[in-house]
Amino acid sequence: MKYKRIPDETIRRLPVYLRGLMFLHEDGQRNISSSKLADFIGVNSWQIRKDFSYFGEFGVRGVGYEISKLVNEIKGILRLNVVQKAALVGAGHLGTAILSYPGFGVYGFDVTAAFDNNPKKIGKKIKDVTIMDISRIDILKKKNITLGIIAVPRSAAQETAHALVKAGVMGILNFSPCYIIVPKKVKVITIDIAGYLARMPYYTPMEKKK
Amino acid sequence: MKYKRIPDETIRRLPVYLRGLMFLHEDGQRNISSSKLADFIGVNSWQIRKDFSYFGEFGVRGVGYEISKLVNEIKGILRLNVVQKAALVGAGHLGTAILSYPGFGVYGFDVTAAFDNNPKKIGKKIKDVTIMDISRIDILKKKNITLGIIAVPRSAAQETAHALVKAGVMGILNFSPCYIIVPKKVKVITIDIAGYLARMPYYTPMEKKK
DNA sequence: ATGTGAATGTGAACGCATTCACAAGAAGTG
DNA sequence: CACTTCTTGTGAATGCGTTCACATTCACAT
Repeated sequence: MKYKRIPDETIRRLPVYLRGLMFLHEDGQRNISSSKLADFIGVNSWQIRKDFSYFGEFGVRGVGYEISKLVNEIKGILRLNVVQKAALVGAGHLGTAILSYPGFGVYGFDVTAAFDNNPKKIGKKIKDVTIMDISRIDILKKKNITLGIIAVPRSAAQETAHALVKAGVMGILNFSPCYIIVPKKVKVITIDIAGYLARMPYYTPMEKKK
Repeated sequence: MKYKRIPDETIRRLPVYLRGLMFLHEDGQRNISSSKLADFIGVNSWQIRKDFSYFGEFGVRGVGYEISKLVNEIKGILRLNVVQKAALVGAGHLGTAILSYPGFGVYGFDVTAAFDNNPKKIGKKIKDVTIMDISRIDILKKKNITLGIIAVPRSAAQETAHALVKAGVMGILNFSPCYIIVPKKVKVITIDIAGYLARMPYYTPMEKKK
C-alpha cells in the first residue's frame, strides 16, 4: 500500500484485534479469515482488511491470515514486541485492582513500580510490587520506565502528572476524571470509568414503571 | 436548531462536559464562556458550541453560559436527572474498586446490588452493598435495576451478560476484554483497560538506551 | 491446464464529524 | 443612541474514516 496517513481510529482498534487473535491462538487455532475474525470481535470484515492494509499485506488472497503472524505484525506496529514497563501512582482500590489485573501482562506490559503518598501503604507489597513513597519517583529514570498510570484522587492528578513527566515518563494512562496538562511530546489517555456509564441511559429506553 | 441527526461523538463528549461543569459549579463559579470551558476540559470552543447546538440554545450571546443551567440541560439529555440504579457482577479486585469508587455517584448512579459466584464472597459487605449469589440475579427485575456492570473473568463474561439481559438489564458496561453478544435492544460498552495502555507505545518515541 | 470458489487488498464513493467564518445578539461606555 | 467589545449559534466548507465493489490471487478439483 502506498504511503498514507494512518487513522487514529485504526490504532485504537489494533489492540482489539490483537487480544482477539491472541485468544484464538491460545485456543489452538492457526488460521482465520477476515470475516470470521470480524464476527469474533464484533466489527466488519472490510474494516479489518482496510486497517491492516495501512501497514502491509499480512494475509494470503483466497486463503486468509495466519494467526501467529498477524499477532506478531500487530505487536510490532504497536511496539509491544518488547516488554514495556509501567509505573502506577495511587495504591487505593483502583490502583490495587490494576496491580492485580492480569490483562496488562497479556499485552506485554510489566507494571513494575508503584507509588503512594500514604505512609500506611508504603512498604506494603501487592503482587510482587512494593509500594514506594511518591517522593522517590525519580527512580523511574534509573529503571527506564516510560509509562505511567495515574490512579489518584482528582485533586492530585495534575501534580502527579507533572511528577511523572519530570521522571521521564512519555505516556500516561489517567484514571482521574479530569483533563491534565502535559508537554506536547507526552501522550495522555484519560479514562473516566463512570463517564462511560453516564452515556448509557441516553441509549437505553426509559424505564417503564411497575 | 433544526432537526438533525446527533453524532455519537457528541454523546460521548457530553459526560466530559458535565463533569467539568459540575466541578466548576462546586468550586463556586456561576458563569463561563465556551472558550474558558474548552480550555478547562481540553477541547475546542467551537466543538462545545456545536455539540450544544444539537439540543437547543443554552447560552446567551455576548455573555456565555450559566453553569447550573448547563448542568441541568446535559443531565436531562443523558437522563441523569433521575437516580439510575446499577448492579455489579464480579466482586474481585476490580469489582471492589468499582463499588468503592465515588465517581459513579457524581453522575447520579447508585450501584446498589452486587453478585458473585464465589461462596466465600457472598454475604460480605462492601460500602453498604451486600454481595449476593449470582443465582439470585432475578432480583434485579423486582428492584427495577436496568444497568449492569460486568467485572468477571473473560471466560464468564458472555454467560454473565446473558443472565443480566434475562434479568431485564438494558445497558451493560463490560470490563472483560472480549466482545459479548446481546439482543440488539441492549446497549453494551466494553472497556478493555489494558487495551488503552496498549496504544501507548505506538505514540511514545522509542525508549532511548542508557 | 482449466475452471471454480474463496478470500484478500484497495481505489473510489460516500457519509459523518470537525472546523471555519461570520451574522446575530447582549452589555457596557460615552 | 451610536459604537465597541464580547460571545453565541450555525450554515457551509473541509477533511477524515467507513463502506463499497471488484480486480487479484491462491487452492483445489477435475
